[in-house]
Amino acid sequence: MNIGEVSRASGLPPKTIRYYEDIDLVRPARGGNGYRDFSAQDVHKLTFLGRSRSLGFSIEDCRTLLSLYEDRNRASADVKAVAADHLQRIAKKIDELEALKSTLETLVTRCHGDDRPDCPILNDLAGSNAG
Amino acid sequence: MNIGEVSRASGLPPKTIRYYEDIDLVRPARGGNGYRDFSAQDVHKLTFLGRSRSLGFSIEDCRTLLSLYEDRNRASADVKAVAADHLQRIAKKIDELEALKSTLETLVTRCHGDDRPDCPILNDLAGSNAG
DNA sequence: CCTTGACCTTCCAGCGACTGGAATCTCCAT
DNA sequence: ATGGAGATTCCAGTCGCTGGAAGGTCAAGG
Repeated sequence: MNIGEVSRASGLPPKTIRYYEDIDLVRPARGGNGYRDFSAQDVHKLTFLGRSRSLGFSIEDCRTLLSLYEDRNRASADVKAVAADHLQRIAKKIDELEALKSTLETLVTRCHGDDRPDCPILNDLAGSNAG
Repeated sequence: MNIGEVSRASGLPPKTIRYYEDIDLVRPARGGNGYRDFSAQDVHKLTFLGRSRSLGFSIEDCRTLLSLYEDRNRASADVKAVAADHLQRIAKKIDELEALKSTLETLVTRCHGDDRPDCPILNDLAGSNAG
């Protein structure tokens, strides 16, 4: 199976697939013409990676998850640990973004948004505490 | 004023300050010894940049905000537009992360997290739609 | 047989916003 | 003179791709 076909099957761009080979996430065979020759299992792995990435897991997390996936003696606790960690990081990120959002909302609301120069947003950025 | 002092005054690492000079956000003078010699205004700019970055504005946004800040004929509407745009992007990001979070929460909750291999998280990643 | 065009290959560079490290220079106090 | 702090420059790396150049391969049509 050529890379284009695999791309359509997995939803990943060819460039990404080559990159994944580069960093040893997949190891497709090679045909006599030098073309990559993907097995059904390779495609399955790539689909797994695509789904993992779409859930925001880092490449290193994906590597771990993939090796757990392929390990028939894995403990589900190990998988859960990776996912729970990731979840916690996401939750933290959300909190940070909510804080930003709230600050920005206040500033945007306070700004007249007209043709005059006076602006509470700039005042805040400039460190003026008058607000 | 040397870079170390400016760093302490602005809260930005020296490396970051040099980087900001590199991309023309600040243009400190130079002393006879080749050292950067920051004016009070430079420090003020850097503090402005630090605050802007801490609110999540991109460097290009910061560049725009800084030039608006320095433009006495600015329209506050222009500032507001930049901030509102940024706010919208943050809100969108939060939505995306909330979606991830919710999916991950479901998966993590469903996983036993014991020493057995059976794992709903891996099942999901592998594309199995079975529960 | 030749051409066209789609597809494949490799390699190098760039994104954003720094950050680390090496090699070197300057300043100040002892 | 020496030591140490702090300054300089430049290069490389982070993360996960993505774009582009230069070239090889394959199948179809004239």
